Amino acid sequence: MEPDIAGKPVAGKAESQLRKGVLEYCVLAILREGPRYGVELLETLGAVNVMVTSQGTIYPLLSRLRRDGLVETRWQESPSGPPRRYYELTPAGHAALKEFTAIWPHFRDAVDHFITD
Amino acid sequence: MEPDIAGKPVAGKAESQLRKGVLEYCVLAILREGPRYGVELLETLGAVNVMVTSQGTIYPLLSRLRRDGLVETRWQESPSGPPRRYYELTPAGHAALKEFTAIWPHFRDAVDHFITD
DNA sequence: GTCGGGTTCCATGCATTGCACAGTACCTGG
DNA sequence: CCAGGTACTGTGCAATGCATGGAACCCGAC
Repeated sequence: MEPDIAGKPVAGKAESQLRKGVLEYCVLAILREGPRYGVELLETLGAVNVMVTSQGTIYPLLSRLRRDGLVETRWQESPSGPPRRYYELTPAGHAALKEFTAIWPHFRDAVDHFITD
Repeated sequence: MEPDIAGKPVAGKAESQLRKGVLEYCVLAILREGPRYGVELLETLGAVNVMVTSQGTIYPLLSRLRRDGLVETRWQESPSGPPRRYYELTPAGHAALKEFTAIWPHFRDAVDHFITD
């Protein structure tokens, strides 16, 4: 019903495509600092404008991470509302994040090189 | 048959996903400097390691750009081999590239912010 | 002449992924 | 008891990188 965490139109085609393959690692990076649950991740991501996304994106993504063994979860009661599923990095998750942080600078510089010529 | 422009395995999953939504604009950026044909674009992209790709990627991509009116093409004879289709930016192509170069820095900084915390 | 190889182009099909949409379940306040 | 907010889940679609296969053209070797 209500569109999104902030009612924002989530921007255009380019931004949407840019998020592909990066959102996953941003989530892993956030989890590096400790366990988080779904809506909490949405808020942390949404604090940076270009990363605003929706539940329809984050929950399937988290399911994939769990299926691939990059995170594991545990349920915990909430002080107000339904229980929360907390996500936590596995060793495989740490490894995947490390691999990404290694190639990201190369990728970033490559794009800069092409568009700022 | 022969694997690719450099015989490289084209790298892992993360790199492949990173290219999504960026390759298109890198091509537009290259075309900003003048008309190019398919194989020439492959070579220019391949000069930067993380952007190595294949004909199976570049030609469908160029077809989409043409379908969407971001580039237009003209045939020109080759000194050796079949004729070449040269791709050139349209005003719409210039506009799309401009839009991308405007949001890219925000996106880049956002990713840096998350992974280098 | 013709045969093989290099160059250049094109189209089809698949896996991944962001996203819209719809649904379920729990809690609190009136 | 019910309305609204919180939190989680699943299905289906569109966009995109990529593998695969194929067609057309030119040139040099024989």
